[in-house]
Amino acid sequence: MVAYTPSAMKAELHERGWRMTPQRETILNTFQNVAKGEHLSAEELCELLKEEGEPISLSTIYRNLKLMSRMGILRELELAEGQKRYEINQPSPHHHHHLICVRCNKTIEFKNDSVLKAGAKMADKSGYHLLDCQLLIHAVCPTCQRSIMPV
Amino acid sequence: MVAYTPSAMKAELHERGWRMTPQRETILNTFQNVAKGEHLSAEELCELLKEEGEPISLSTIYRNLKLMSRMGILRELELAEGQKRYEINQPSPHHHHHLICVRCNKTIEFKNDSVLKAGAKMADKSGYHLLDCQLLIHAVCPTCQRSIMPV
DNA sequence: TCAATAATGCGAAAGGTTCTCAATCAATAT
DNA sequence: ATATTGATTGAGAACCTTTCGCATTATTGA
Repeated sequence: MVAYTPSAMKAELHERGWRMTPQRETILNTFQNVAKGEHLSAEELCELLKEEGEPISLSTIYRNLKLMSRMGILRELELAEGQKRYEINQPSPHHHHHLICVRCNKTIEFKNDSVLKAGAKMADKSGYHLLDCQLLIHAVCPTCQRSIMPV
Repeated sequence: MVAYTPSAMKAELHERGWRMTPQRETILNTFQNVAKGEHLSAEELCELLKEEGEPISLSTIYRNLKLMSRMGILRELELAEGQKRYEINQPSPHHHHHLICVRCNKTIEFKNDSVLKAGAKMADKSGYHLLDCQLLIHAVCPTCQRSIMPV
């Protein structure tokens, strides 16, 4: 889990016979410049890039979100229902986890280095190459506990 | 996170003005009897129940998987791509986490009480009512590290 | 036993994601 | 610098899991 530069990404792509493209660099830069704690869906990223005058097709966005997640550059999050969201995968001091209300989707981010270390240790012990480690807590927030709502 | 009996589930449903049904009891029993570490998708559960001569419609299965997850009876897992899987939500000694290879989806289950405690503490501190706490590790397994494969 | 209304089952619809394929472009060899 | 190879892109169709609408059925409380 390292912070990627375009050239580091390029080098790693080349190791596998793949190519760096302007679209990939744009996506990388966008995630690095987006406000901390903001997660984008494929659709939202597509809209954002269109607004900024560097449109990329939705197909390409989907392909590269998956590629970059599997390279460990992005984290794939399943926070709200129905769509995946992505954020840059930052190293330890900025690494965080998510506490999510299953009713209203209110999400709290929190840090916990010992959890990260436990995950890294587990991956290492099993010979796995770590890409991402996230503690996912599903819960009911104080507001939703008080309201009588469907489920 | 407690182990539910049909009558405990019924009591909790009644608290909110809802009802126990034969379908809900069947689903609860099925998850409690399925081999440990086995996660079922909605489709698989539907097939399994059909084979066992107690068919339940797919709509009802979807509705109740969501309901039971939000009650904390089931855990909703996003292990492989494309579909959610469910398992019974067991208390501490049996509670476990998942280490997943992003390429071949090979999954290792492991226990870590301190991670569970850290999650429970975080939920409590924020006033959230804990339903599920899962450490999700995305990684590349030893076999896939050696193979030159797409992503 | 009856009334109220939650839950089911069926099929249709939705919505996110993947696929297909021709055109384009990055990287390498010439 | 140019040509060549094949990875990547873009557009839209297709796919597939999940949700929705609604008539019917069944649970609960009186």
